[in-house]
Amino acid sequence: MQDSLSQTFAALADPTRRAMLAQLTLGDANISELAQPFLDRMSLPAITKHVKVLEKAGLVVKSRDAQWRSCTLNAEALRAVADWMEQYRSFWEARFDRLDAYLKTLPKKQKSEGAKNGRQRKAK
Amino acid sequence: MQDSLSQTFAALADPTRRAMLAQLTLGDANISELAQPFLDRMSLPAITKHVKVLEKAGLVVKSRDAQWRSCTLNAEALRAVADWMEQYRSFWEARFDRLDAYLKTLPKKQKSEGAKNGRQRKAK
DNA sequence: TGCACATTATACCTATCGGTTAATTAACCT
DNA sequence: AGGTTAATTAACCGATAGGTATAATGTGCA
Repeated sequence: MQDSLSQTFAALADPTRRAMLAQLTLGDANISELAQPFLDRMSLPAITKHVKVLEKAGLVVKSRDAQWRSCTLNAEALRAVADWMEQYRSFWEARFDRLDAYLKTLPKKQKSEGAKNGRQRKAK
Repeated sequence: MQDSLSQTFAALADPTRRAMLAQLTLGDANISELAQPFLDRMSLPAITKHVKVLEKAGLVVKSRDAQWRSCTLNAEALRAVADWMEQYRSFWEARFDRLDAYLKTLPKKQKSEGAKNGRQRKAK
């Protein structure tokens, strides 16, 4: 997996782990608490593994308190994802793809034909 | 993998595939063109597989033109990711992460009793 | 001292991932 | 028809992902 962006994406590519992150937005939680919604579906060691994946990706920080491990959301780790996403935002947010990125930086202006699309080829 | 958000995240969790998406922001490309930067590292069938992953995730649309398959970026598919990310933005964007998280949940402060971790940073 | 509880480690299983080589399909071009 | 090119399929491989059951670790407490 190597690079950390890939690691983060991989960590997010699982509904159980995303649900855990969602729960952590409501506050820290220890393993048992994090596990509770899933215990009808999977075992505790499975939970531990999921948490470890989140931890390695930097999305969660664990601290120990006696026999409990308190997990904290570290949303910082999502910034890299957000930054990566940003380069694509203009491609989905407006109809006039790349032009839109430019227009956003200016006061309202009118759009002249969106086909500014640098993208056709077929030049065979 | 089931859910499409997981599928999208999984598709993005590979540097080769992300590089392909990046190239597609510059314009459509067929398989050979997409493959070109990677052919010293991997074979053409490997490329085909990567493209197929992107296609199944909806990130790329393929159209055929004689023996060529023209690939187009479909950034629409990234919107679901962006929407998901949005719910975490406040957790990394503000300088006062923790405080922000706390403020957002202020209305439901009645759970402070039972839950040992209701939300507070644990005066350790 | 010793039990109960929270969590992790170990060992194992199956399925999927990312890659390979070799063969196949499909279209074009004389 | 035959050859070249673009892309895919098929069969295979080793590594990893996600899960299991069970054993081990570490801490608080009666």
